[in-house]
Amino acid sequence: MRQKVRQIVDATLHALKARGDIAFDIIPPYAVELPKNLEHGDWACNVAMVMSKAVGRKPTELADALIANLVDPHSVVVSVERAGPGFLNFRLADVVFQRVVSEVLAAGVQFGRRPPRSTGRKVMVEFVSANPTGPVHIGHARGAFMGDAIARLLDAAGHDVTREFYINDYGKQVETLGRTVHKRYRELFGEAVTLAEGEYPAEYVIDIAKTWRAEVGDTYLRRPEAEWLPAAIEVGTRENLKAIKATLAKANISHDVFFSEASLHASGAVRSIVDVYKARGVTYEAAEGRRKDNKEKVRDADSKAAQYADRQLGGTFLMTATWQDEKGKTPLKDEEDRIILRADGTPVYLTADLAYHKAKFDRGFDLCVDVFGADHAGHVPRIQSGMHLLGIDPKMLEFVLVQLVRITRGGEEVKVSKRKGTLFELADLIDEAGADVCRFIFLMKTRDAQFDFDLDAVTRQSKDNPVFSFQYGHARCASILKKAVEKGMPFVGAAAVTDAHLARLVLPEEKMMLKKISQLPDVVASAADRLEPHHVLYFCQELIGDFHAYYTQYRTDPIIGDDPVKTQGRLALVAALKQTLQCAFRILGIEAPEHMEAPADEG
RNA sequence: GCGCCCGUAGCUCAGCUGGAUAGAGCAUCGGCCUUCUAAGCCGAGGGUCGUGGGUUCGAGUCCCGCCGGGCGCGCCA
Repeated sequence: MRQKVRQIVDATLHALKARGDIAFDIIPPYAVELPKNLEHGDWACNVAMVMSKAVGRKPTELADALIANLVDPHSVVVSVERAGPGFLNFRLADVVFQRVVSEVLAAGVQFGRRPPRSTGRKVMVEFVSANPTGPVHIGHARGAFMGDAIARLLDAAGHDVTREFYINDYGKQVETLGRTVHKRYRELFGEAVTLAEGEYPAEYVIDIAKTWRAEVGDTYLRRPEAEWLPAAIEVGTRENLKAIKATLAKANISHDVFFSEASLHASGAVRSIVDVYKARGVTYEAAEGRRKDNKEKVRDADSKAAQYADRQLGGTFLMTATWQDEKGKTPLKDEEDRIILRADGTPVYLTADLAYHKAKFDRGFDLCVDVFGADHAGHVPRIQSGMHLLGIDPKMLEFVLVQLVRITRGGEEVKVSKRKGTLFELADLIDEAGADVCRFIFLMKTRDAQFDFDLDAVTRQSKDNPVFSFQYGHARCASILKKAVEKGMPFVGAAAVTDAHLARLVLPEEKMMLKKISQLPDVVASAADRLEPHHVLYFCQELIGDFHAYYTQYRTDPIIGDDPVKTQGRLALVAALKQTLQCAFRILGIEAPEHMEAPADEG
């Protein structure tokens, strides 16, 4: 529907240009939007204001010229008025609204989506990427749901999407896991053990040790560390990954690829990227990294940097901050060059991550989206710089940083600490609140907003739980269609709906819903573009609110009424709405229930 | 100290990349079930969009300064 208005505006502009009334090269982007105020018509357009400077005419004059010369061969427009500072307020013919029903029903589950893989763009979304040293906990939840929804959204927008999980199965942390597993393993054979600082005290490690014992018996009790450690790491990461995958499945989250960091070391990719950088002349050997602004490091004495200063022995640095382009400018955003090889020649985490991102682009992705928690924000400019230094267009790499979430229960913050073993697992949260509720709460917010996740409100299963009335909108559609069958007036179906049926959709509430329904493709496209799933959620919320109001207001003139033609028209609207919600829910990853039972009244 | 993010109704948050009278949910108060599920609807109250400047036809939205909160600033991953 919006497109029809656009076509008319574009055609009119070109007609005015052809007549020599105005001159322009290209039509700048302008908005065709739903006005909040019904008096402002069905659709409002700001093109006259946007273009007024370019064509050297006052907005109001340009608006008048457009109105006077409107190109509308199919009589889509009933009226158009100039209002305010130069808005064009369009009213469209009822039939344009009614046609939305047919369009939705014809599109079916594809409504709102572009054809699969139709954009020709290969996109990767990397998300969760929780360390395989423990289960997925509540701190991962937001990024997990966000990443999954972004992947669904990009898929709906017609891109070829790969969902990936990067496994940090290399380095000190998994080594610590291996040592903890081995200690717990020895403990199972009666040995008294004490965990060292930094080792993982939580129970799941004991479970892993039990699994290990069941598999290998006492094999690794008296072997040298060089033998038991790799085996302990293997079983530890494997079992943790198994648990991680089980939790994600519970959350309706899936990945296509689990990519191992260790494999990058094994294949030599980590070594080779250092050579690539050296060949490009963007590295140097030094005792410490150069800083962009030449200022001294000013940090708190108890900062980690100061704390670990004695371990910083120099090595090979990558010019993530101080690299200069041909013009002598330093366009990279990092504030300090980063080490990629320690003094002893071993690579650091960043080196592997750079190799990983290079590998992504080598695999042919046009866009890589990384979903990180805000606590990894410092990592972003290094990877960006590193890719820039490989000659990769920075636009091909996007970071979605989700802010941290404060979990509260009984008004108090729930502290989570892997070190202390006080984990709050995502699996437990889902058991307690339900996958859809969790997902909904996390997706309701923009990624930049910090927020408090109130466990009491969510687990109470009461009406302050937003997802229920939301899903009830879909269930109500389903229920009405079912009721129509029971009453002997079943919906004739998408193929049999006639213009005569749809012509009975003339109520302002019906037209409003149809207007909004017609917007789903736009909402999806724009949300995908911005990597912001919450727009789809708020779209649903508005539509559902309209529907509940419509339903209640016309209880005395019900959808299933005495007039069979009108009934069919309204059932078609309900079917189209149900289809719209189903499509939108799928993009969000929320279930669209056919039926919901009202809870028993309390008190 | 430096960098990034946030500050909008009592609470939790939207606000479609600068548009018309700033919205939703929850909470509070008052109404609506012999009808297609009341997990719903209608109505009311509730705002100096943290603050002070600037940019322009027009600012919650863009720029600068301040105030308040969060996160980060490791040769851990």
